[in-house]
Amino acid sequence: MVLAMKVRQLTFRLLQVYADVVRTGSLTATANRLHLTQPTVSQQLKRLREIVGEPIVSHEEGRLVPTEVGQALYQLSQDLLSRADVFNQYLEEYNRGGRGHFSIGLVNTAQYVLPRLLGPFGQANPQVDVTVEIGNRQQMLNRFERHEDDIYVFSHPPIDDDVLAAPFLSNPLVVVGPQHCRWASVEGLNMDALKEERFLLREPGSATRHTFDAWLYNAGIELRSTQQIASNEAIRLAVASNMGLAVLSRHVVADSPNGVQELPLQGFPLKSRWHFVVRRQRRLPPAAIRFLSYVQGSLAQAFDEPEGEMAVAELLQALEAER
Amino acid sequence: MVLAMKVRQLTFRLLQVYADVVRTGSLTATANRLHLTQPTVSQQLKRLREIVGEPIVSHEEGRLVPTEVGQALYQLSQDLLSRADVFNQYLEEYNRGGRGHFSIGLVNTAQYVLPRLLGPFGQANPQVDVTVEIGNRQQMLNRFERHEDDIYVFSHPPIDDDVLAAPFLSNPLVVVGPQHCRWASVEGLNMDALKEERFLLREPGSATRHTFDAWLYNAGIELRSTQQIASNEAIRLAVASNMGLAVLSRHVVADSPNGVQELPLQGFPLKSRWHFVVRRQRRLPPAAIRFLSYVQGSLAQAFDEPEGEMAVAELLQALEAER
DNA sequence: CAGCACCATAGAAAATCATCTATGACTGTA
DNA sequence: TACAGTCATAGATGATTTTCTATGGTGCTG
Repeated sequence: MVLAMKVRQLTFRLLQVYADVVRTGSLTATANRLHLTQPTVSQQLKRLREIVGEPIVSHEEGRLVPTEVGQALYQLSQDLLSRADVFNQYLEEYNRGGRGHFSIGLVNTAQYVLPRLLGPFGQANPQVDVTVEIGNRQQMLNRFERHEDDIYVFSHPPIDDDVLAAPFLSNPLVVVGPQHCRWASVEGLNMDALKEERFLLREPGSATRHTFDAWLYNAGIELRSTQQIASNEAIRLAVASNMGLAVLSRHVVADSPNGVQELPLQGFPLKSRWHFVVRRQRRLPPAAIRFLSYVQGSLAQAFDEPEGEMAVAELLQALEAER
Repeated sequence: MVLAMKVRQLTFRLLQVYADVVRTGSLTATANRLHLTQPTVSQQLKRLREIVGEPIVSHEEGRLVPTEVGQALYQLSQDLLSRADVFNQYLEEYNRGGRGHFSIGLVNTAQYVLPRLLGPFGQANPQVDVTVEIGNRQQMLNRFERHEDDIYVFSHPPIDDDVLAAPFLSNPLVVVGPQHCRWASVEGLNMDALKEERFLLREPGSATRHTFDAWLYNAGIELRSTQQIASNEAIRLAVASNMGLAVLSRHVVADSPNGVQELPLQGFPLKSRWHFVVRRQRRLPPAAIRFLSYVQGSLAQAFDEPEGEMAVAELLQALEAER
């Protein structure tokens, strides 16, 4: 005995037809139901019998009844078809974006804001699994170069034809000092006055540092004393402990300004905006699309940034067009 | 969105190939393993992707890695293939006769003997499900006409070109009387002496009755007093209760002769034999074949009937040839 | 940068499939 | 027995599949 059944030739179509024949007990009925002719069904059945290598139905009093093997085959058919169907449902849900996975790469500072979008999105889409990568600007650029994530958030998107960027949220950089800082109440405070202060700065790879550096350069100012700390949070604590002043995203201090306050420095806040950044060429997982759509529909309400909605809508359109 | 996946076109072959690709992570490797060329595999994969409607693999550092959808598809493949495999194993077992069902129709008297074959067979083949039908000769003939069972046991098989019959066991008919019957010790006892006795007879449809009637007819004897009882067991009890004599298969009284004894009537026992009867044209379930094979191998030992083995062997050969 | 290992695509031929129409065979009922 | 309903078979046809060879692109690796 070789192989009992020629599995390789087995088609789901055949199983579908067979299952219906068993259910109706009639070739003609199945033919009608499936919009085929009776001989077609007859032939399909014959072929299935050949594949199985055994008779699968027999005529009993004008009805087609599955043989013993036929019964087992019917069960198999039901089983396989329903499993295929489950997969199908998964696929549909996946395509709808309600299920699946995507990854988003955040520049450090953005982690103070994105949870406010990712959180509700995750609530609404519990089957979606989001990987959040966090790093400073340089690290994110590296990941971006290697196409490691689906979406990135930068305040200064890399420039490339392949890049689509949607500025969705303003990211004002402010100068902060300790709670009872003497500068807090100075009118018309300017940088010259602060030149002697020690500034706690993020590392050079970070966007905040980069923006501040650029501003200093333009203003022709050189700081006397600086200290480098690679974490917004650590910087905030250090400021609160009177170790110096710092330039931080207002979002970093907005939620819980314990121990620090924004200083009314002229020219500040420095304006910058976060962008959603994706590659044109990359086909985003439907879940990522769904996230962006979600964001697009909630920015105005959540952050009062209607222009952000516009930008994200444009990005989505561009992605759509890219397909 | 129409249908997520074109299920109808899905083939097990495609799933087999795909599963192997995922396992090896290489088209070339799969091509070799499945004795195909690399472009073939490549194309199959492409087709599968079209059926699913989503990319299913992606290149990662020189390896083919399933995408998220691909992973789900791989699981599906494994699942479906292994289920098909289980069915395959069932099929093989079914073909081997170690699993499945058959029905056997027994003439009443044979029920005293067949358990001695069916019992051990059932022990050895617990997955085989046997339906035993029992009736008198006429009832069994009706079933036989309607092709209702796979195997029959008759002492006088119906004659037909379509019929294959193997005499497998002698069925001696003996005259029995009550335990302390006065005829028991009579030398050279003959029928004339018993003419005045009442005879308890099976109903006309039965084979035992038929055989005895024929013998009486040949011997030119007419019985004075008879009573008809449609059950061997009831007849035996009646005989034990001194209600008369009877002709029964020796097998009926052999096991537990409580209350009755065989009478040494000249010309007795009448010789007859049970036959396995099958129709040439009917394809027996493998389990039925296996039963006959089993019988063929155990008659000599169980009943000391080596000729029966021969006859059954011939029947099996004839069936084989019929295919 | 030449070579190698791998994958994708094109092109082609043979096999198989999915269907249809037409027709024959069987079965049970009027 | 004739009719109606149901299934099987034959023959035909276009679509799809399977599979090959040849060839081109890409990305490591020495």
